[in-house]
Amino acid sequence: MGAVKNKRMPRAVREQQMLDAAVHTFGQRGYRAASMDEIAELAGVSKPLVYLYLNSKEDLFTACIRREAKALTAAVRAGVRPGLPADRQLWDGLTAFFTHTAQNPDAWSVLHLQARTHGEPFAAEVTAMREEIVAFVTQLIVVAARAAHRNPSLPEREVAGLAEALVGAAESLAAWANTAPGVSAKQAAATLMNFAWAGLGDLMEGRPWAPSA
Amino acid sequence: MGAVKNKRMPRAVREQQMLDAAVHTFGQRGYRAASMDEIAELAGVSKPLVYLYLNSKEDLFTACIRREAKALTAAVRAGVRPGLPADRQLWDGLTAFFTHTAQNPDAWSVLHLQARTHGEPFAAEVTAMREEIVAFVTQLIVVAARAAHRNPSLPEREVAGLAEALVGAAESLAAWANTAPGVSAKQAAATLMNFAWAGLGDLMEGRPWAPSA
Amino acid sequence: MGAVKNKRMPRAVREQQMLDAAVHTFGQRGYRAASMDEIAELAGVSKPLVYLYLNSKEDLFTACIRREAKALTAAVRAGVRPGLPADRQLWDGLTAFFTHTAQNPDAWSVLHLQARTHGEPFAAEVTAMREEIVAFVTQLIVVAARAAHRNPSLPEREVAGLAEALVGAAESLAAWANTAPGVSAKQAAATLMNFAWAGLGDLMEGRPWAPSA
Amino acid sequence: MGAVKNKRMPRAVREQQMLDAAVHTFGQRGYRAASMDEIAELAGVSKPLVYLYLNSKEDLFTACIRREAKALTAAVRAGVRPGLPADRQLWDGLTAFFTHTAQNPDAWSVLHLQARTHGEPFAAEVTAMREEIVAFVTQLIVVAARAAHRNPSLPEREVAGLAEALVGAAESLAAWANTAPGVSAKQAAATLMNFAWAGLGDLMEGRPWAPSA
DNA sequence: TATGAATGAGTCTTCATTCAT
DNA sequence: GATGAATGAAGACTCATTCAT
Repeated sequence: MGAVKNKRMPRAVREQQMLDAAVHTFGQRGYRAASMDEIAELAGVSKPLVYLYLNSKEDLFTACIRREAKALTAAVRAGVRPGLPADRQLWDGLTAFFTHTAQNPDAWSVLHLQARTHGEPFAAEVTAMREEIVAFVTQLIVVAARAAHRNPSLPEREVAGLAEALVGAAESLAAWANTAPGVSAKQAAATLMNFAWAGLGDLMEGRPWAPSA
Repeated sequence: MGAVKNKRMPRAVREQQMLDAAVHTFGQRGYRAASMDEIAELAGVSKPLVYLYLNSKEDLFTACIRREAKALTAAVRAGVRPGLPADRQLWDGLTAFFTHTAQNPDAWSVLHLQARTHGEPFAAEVTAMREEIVAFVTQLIVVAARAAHRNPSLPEREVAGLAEALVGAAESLAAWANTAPGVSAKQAAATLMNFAWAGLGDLMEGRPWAPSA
Repeated sequence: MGAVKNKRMPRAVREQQMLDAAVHTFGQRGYRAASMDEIAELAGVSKPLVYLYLNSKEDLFTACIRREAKALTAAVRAGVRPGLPADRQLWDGLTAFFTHTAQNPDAWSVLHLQARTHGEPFAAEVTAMREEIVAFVTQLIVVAARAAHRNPSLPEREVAGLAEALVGAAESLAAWANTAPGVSAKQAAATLMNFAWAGLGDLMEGRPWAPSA
Repeated sequence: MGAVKNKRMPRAVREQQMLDAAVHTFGQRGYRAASMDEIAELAGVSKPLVYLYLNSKEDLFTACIRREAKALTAAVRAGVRPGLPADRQLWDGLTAFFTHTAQNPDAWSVLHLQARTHGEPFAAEVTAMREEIVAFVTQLIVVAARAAHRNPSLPEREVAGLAEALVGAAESLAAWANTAPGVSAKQAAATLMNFAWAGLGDLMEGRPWAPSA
């Protein structure tokens, strides 16, 4: 933070500095409470330069959301090996997800809280990202269901709901893992896999889910 | 909206009108973006009266959160019969929860989104309510686990994580049920019970959870 | 203060309670910063009653000034015996003045500070009172000068200036006596008589003024 | 007034223009009654600029007090030659004082009336300045008393009271000199020297004080 | 005699945004 | 590539004052 005032840097670099500052400020204060003054100062530049590069507060916020949404989905994708069994893919994806959100709390605040709190230009950006993830999870469930042979046709809406629930639980656990002291990404992922894959019923019968590899 | 200007009402009534207007406006716009002018107009009173009765924007927001938190927990409590088996209690509670949030979308927005987005006076109010709910769910899980005999000692942190995941999934599904057209409270509750109680693994084996009564 | 809410009192009494509260509030806060709300509450009545009896904030303030000006001049007049020598009259007047201001600090604040700080309806009220006092002192000086024979004709403007200086010094010492701990009215009066009657020159020669009786 | 709108001036210059406008407005209306709008307009700038440079109404008022206190003490100091006899120093100081206050009536109103009328951030500023002046006068009296040999030990509190009375008389005469038509600074100073140094007693005996050079 | 209910108008303050260099 | 100077517009909050009872 408080970046040293390096004069005359190439535009691309300056822009990233500004986005860093903006993500931090938006994440901490929220969209409305964050002031362009504060962002400019944190980025170590003058306000007119922020406007020259990023155009407006709205555009700046949108740019933050896009960059961080891309970063998050990239992190999750990078954690998953497509060939492996569905539950393993899910486990890997969740681990990557919890790791990334723990390491980028401001970014996660922007995506999960701030962007959804303010009307339409922004919510849509996040919705797009979320849909991508839900689609990924949905497909995992479908594949797994087919592999299990027995119940080939979980109705589509049902699957959509399940994926939604799983993602929602993950989002919620991200906040929990960041707050409760000493909860690691792996622990959060394990908790969720137990919950989602085995189900409370199985758990209580003494049949938890366990990573296959 | 634009309530008819009934002059000279007793204070208690006016206050509820103001809270109605405030919940609506905060729910739609967010805390910062909502203006006291707008709230006063929607309530059909002048701004000074809002300040006279509710003191400040912060206090007004807090009053909204408190009222709606109380209403939500009351609705859930009213839906649950303590004597019944744990899964039935959970099902009833979820149904009440999805019904209430669907009928009070602005209130739910205030509690779930707006209050958490802004710093400490507010977040704490919601956290209190949420902890009450998580405690309720936690205890249901513990009771159910004991009843199942087989796994008498799910570790405490594990249970906490599971309850957290369940509540998080419910919160997330509330938004989904309100957005996706034609998803009823019962459907949302059923989806979640399947997910949480049976688990994806069982579901795919063709063993869904079903309400016991 | 915090007067017990005695309902249904005769108008004259209520008015005095209101003026008491107003003098206190105006004296502490100043004209603009004092609010009618605070005054009404301190007086133990509702605001409309204050307006019914005293009309407006301006009128209320004016009424305060008038009452307290009258009280102060009355106190000074009551302290002076017309037959006595001029310096004795002055000494008695000053003692009465310092005593009264010490016992009514809010009233003195209203007269000396608050009333003069705000434009014309008010300043004039105080000016009138002040002129009365200055005239009294002027006449004392003229009488004393005549009695001394030697300098029968102090020019008129000179005398006006001297009276002005004496009164100004007294006003200033009133604040000092109220602030500096343990300075009594008599001490303040003695200091001023020395200063004014004997003069620094005489004092330094070892010739202080002393009360003649 | 209504300064020509010179756009784009360096900050230091603009700040002085703002302080000029503020001293005028505060001096005329008082702290509370002066509006930032009026000050900004008189300064020929927009309100946000005033806030950008001077921070808040409180800070602006404090800045006025400080600037004018400094200017007044500087003017008095500049009028006095340390080597000369005490009465001559006093005479020179008073002349400088009356001259300065006559030429800067708004500044004098701010220092003498407005600042003292409003609570603690402000009164302290003036008190500091006043104490400096009282200390200067006190020391003059002490020096003169020593030089006169005869009464080497005027008690300390006595001297403090005398200095207080002298300064109070001067402050009071400043208003008188500004109000009564045709009273010059020299005349005011002469009146006060007669009053203070010779004393009414001597005056009436035909022994006025006269400047020694 | 006395008040609970209500408001028009104004004040301080902040913020996103631009111009001129 | 970069900034010091400047503002229109809006928002939270307060206050003197009145109406209906």
